[in-house]
Amino acid sequence: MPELPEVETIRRMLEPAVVGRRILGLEHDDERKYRFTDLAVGRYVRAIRRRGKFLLFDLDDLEMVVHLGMSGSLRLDQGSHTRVRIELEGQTVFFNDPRRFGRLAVLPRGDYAAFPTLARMGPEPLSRSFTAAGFYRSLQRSRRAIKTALLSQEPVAGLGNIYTDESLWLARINPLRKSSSLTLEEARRLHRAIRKVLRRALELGGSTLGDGVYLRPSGEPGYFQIEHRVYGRAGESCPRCGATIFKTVLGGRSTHFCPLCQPRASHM
DNA sequence: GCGTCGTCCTGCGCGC
DNA sequence: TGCGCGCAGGACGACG
Repeated sequence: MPELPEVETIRRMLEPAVVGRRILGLEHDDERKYRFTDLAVGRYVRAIRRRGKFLLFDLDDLEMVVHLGMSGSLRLDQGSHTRVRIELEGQTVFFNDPRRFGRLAVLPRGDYAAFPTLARMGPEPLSRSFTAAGFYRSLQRSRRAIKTALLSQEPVAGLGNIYTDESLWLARINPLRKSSSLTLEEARRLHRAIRKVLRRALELGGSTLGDGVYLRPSGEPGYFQIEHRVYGRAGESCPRCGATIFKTVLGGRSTHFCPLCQPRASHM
């Protein structure tokens, strides 16, 4: 499932191939999921940005917003399960999405009413605007479980199920703890952990799971899954303390943690 | 206003 | 071997 490192890897590949080219046509197979696509035709791609897990194509006064869902990718070769085909001058971009959770819409720039998560999104985790103090204040405002709060994209952008589990493990914080119960020291630890995990994942080109759905634009898999410490490792030993990694369901998401070094009690 | 839960969708793995 | 079921999950909208 593409999270920040996977989406950023795709953005970096697309940028030199697409920026400066004019869109000649845009075909797709579902009006409900891919909206106002005709508006993009004839416009130039001025830049490709990323906010959290969203890709934003600048088309002068318009913006093409793409969310890859859990199985989507943008590629320069066709691959399988193509849902949208973007024809540019001298280049074609394929939006492949086996499970059809992805979305694409062409909108006036900055008008994110159709994407409330994007409108409310917190700071980019690898930018200077993501500070430990601001993160702590944001966590204080919510009584949800810390994992649920992180998945909302409000305290910080770009985390999905894999990197929340990995970051919480690294920071030794139980995913079921109430967001507002974290101390300033714990928020600092989590802030550091999120940045460390995402930087490393980005270096390795993201995570490619057994389903092989996500591949780097080069066709290679990412390699961060080799360094997953808890995600997908229920029943195995915690690499830090040796206790058995536990799996539960939180907010409908599989959630992996070490019950010994990520205890419910906050005194750690 | 906040939090929770159901829905969308399809490929894959497992059990019989 | 082949079938059918259950699981995976990000974001949105409905509901309490």
